[in-house]
Amino acid sequence: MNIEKNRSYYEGFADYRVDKLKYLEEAGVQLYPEHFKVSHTLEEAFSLPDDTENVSIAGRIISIRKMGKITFAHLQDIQGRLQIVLRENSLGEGYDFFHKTVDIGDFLGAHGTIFTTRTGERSLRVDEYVFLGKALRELPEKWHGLTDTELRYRQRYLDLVANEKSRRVFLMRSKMLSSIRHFLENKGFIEVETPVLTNQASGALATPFLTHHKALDIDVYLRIAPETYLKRLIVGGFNHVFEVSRCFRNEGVSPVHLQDFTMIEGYSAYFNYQDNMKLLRDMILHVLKELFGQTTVTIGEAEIDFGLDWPVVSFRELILKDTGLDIDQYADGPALLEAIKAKGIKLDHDHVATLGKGNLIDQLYKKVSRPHLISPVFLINHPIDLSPLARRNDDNPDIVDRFQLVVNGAEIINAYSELVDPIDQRKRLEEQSKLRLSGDEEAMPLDEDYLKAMEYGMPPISGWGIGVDRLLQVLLNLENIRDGVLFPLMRPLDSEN
RNA sequence: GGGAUACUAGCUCAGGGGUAGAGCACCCGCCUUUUAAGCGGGGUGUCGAUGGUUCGAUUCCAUCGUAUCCCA
Repeated sequence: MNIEKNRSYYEGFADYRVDKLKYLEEAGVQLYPEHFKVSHTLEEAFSLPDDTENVSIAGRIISIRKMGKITFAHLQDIQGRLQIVLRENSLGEGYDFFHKTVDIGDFLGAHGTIFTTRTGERSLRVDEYVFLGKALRELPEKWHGLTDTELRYRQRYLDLVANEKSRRVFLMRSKMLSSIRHFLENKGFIEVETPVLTNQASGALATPFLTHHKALDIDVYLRIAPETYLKRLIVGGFNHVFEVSRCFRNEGVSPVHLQDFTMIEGYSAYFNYQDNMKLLRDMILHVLKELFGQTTVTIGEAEIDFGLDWPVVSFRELILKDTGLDIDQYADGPALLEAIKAKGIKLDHDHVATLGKGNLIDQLYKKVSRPHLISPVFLINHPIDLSPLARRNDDNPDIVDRFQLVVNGAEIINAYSELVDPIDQRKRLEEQSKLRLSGDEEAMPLDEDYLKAMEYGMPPISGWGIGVDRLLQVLLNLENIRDGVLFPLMRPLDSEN
């Protein structure tokens, strides 16, 4: 590629950068080299003792300070940053060439010796450098960084280059996933992958995305949860199984909701939900220690110590405390709704009159109780019609053996003892089917394939799901859940069509 | 779905009915241990889009677009 002859391709880019690229080309420099041998990462090099020789590092140049015959620059990558120092008397013509060809944003490889400057910054004294790639566009400004929310989401790579906080968040996210995986593997869990494209959107109460499979000429759903597949695997002989599963729910947008999110679900044969309360508490504490080295986290204004006991409260107790209403005193939805209205409580739902008692209780809880639950609380004894896949409580047929972990008004974990009786399961799914027919898009379809698996026999099972994005948001105090998602879905811009 | 707010240089932001402003970045000069390096000099642009009002609109009005927040 001759840059001058193809100048029109370079229109719209910073002229001075194209000029420098041309200068490099004319000097016979490989503009897009295919390899550079690195001896240390930037982070590693930063910790080397002074006078360590033959150090080769590479990174993106994020600042250049020329002071006559000496120049300071910083190389950066996702994990580290190191200052390099170039001097005319050691680089000779290479010193001037650097300034004629290199811009902030370019990639550079450098070889030299580690030392500490007079002002105390660990640096690399460069005796040789290699050009590794040109930035035709200018990077965001060095001091304020990239603050425009839209640009930070659309061009996350720039956000990562410009904002230390963003680098920290996404490294934390990876570390969180890794620590969860390690924890589970140490407990004997086996990681699996189950289908994203499915015939039935099963395993949760949610509206699915619908798409079309051309070759089979059938409509398929994107999964809303991996639950029924993971339980099929228990049928197949897995005792402890988990999946890091991307799920999709075609619902509203908000600072705490994603349509495309990551959930980890795990299932254990022979466990009940109380076993999982213990397991998941241990897991959360493990993650906190790995991420922060402590169990105390700042949430909003408050310092929350997850190491303290997590209270266990039932729906009934919680709602009684917050409203004075005893949900057990009302036979059905209409009776409860009457009482809610009498209390002057307005629910955030378009069609409250159509809701059954269970959903009504859920709406009531979300309105009056959930927002006040800041430090970790195990919420138990959910109404049965909210939990079509959960095991019925042995003492009270209206509730299930289930818990949720609520932190800062967000449900972080949802878990229950699983319903393993195929006959009861069929009845409960038939109830859901009726709701679907009456227009409830979130109700679960009758999943014959799953029922068939159950009919081959299931042991006692307890399973759980944890929202990775939500957990990250809570632990890192992120205002918008998208701040923890690398490339959140955005409407396309006209220029992209 | 409704409301509020924002959209001005590559980035971060000011401004305002009469030919557009700063800092960073960029170019030139000085400077061999700087830290948002400094000092002197220099040019940044479809003011989100389209209409309307006006002698004149980037500014006022309307519609649209994108985003964020709040509400549903």
